[in-house]
Amino acid sequence: MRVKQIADALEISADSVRYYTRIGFLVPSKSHNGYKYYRPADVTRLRFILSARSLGFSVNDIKEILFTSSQTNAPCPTVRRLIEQRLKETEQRYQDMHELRLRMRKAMSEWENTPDQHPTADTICHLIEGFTALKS
Amino acid sequence: MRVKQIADALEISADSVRYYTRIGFLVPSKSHNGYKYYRPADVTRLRFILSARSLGFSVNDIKEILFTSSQTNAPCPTVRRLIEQRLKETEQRYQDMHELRLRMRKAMSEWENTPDQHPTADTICHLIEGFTALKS
DNA sequence: GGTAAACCTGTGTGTTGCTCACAGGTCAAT
DNA sequence: ATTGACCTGTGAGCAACACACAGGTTTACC
Repeated sequence: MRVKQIADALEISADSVRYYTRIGFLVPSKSHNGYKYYRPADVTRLRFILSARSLGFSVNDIKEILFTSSQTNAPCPTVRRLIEQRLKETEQRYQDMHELRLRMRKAMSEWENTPDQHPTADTICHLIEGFTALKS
Repeated sequence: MRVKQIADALEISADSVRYYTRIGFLVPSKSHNGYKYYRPADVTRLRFILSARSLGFSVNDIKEILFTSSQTNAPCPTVRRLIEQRLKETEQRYQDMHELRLRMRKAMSEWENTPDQHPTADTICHLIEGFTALKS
């Protein structure tokens, strides 16, 4: 299969396939014209990569997992350790997003009926400057 | 003020100040030794930038706002338009994070008492491959 | 005055996970 | 042979900083 075919089969962009190839996750064979040809094993591997990504593993995580599994070791202990870390980070970012969302909503509703003003020497936009989120 | 002083005053890293300077948000004067010196107006400006960032505006948004305000126009209409867009995106990313978080938790609890296995020809890590998130 | 350590500086590069631009190659139909 | 549609690989670009590094500056002490 060529790059577009494998990309279409797994419903990702050809550029993504090229990216995973570039960083060594996929190792296609090269034909006479320089085109890269992917084999069924590459499809399996790519499917694994996408599953891992959708579970929140980073590309570096996957690199570690692939390396571990290539060493005749079961990568599962690695996977367990990594997902614990990633989950913690995700919880934190989720919380941060939650707070950002609240701040944005609050600002919008506060600005709803506030008139606009021209900037002065000390103020650029009173809507932003008047919002006290930073101080709290 | 030199870079570290202004950074400490606003509780950000000196590298961030350098970054904002590099992209033209701050325009310090240069002394004989090549050091950059910031004036009170820069503090005001930087404080504005940080407020905007904390409200979810991107650096590009801020660029647009600063440009608008430099044109004797009130940037507030721009600000209103931008925050509406950013809020929409934030809601979407919040939702995405929510779902990722659920998938991760589900995977963790499913894997809780699952034994590890050595990888075979068709499987790299059964924990990830067995997780059906992609199909749903 | 000298000097050594601590601190600070600007510039260049790295980061994540792709996406885009581009010049050119390939293939089917004419 | 040639047009046109489609495909290819490589290199660069993105956000928003953080980090590495070689060197300049200031301070403490003699």
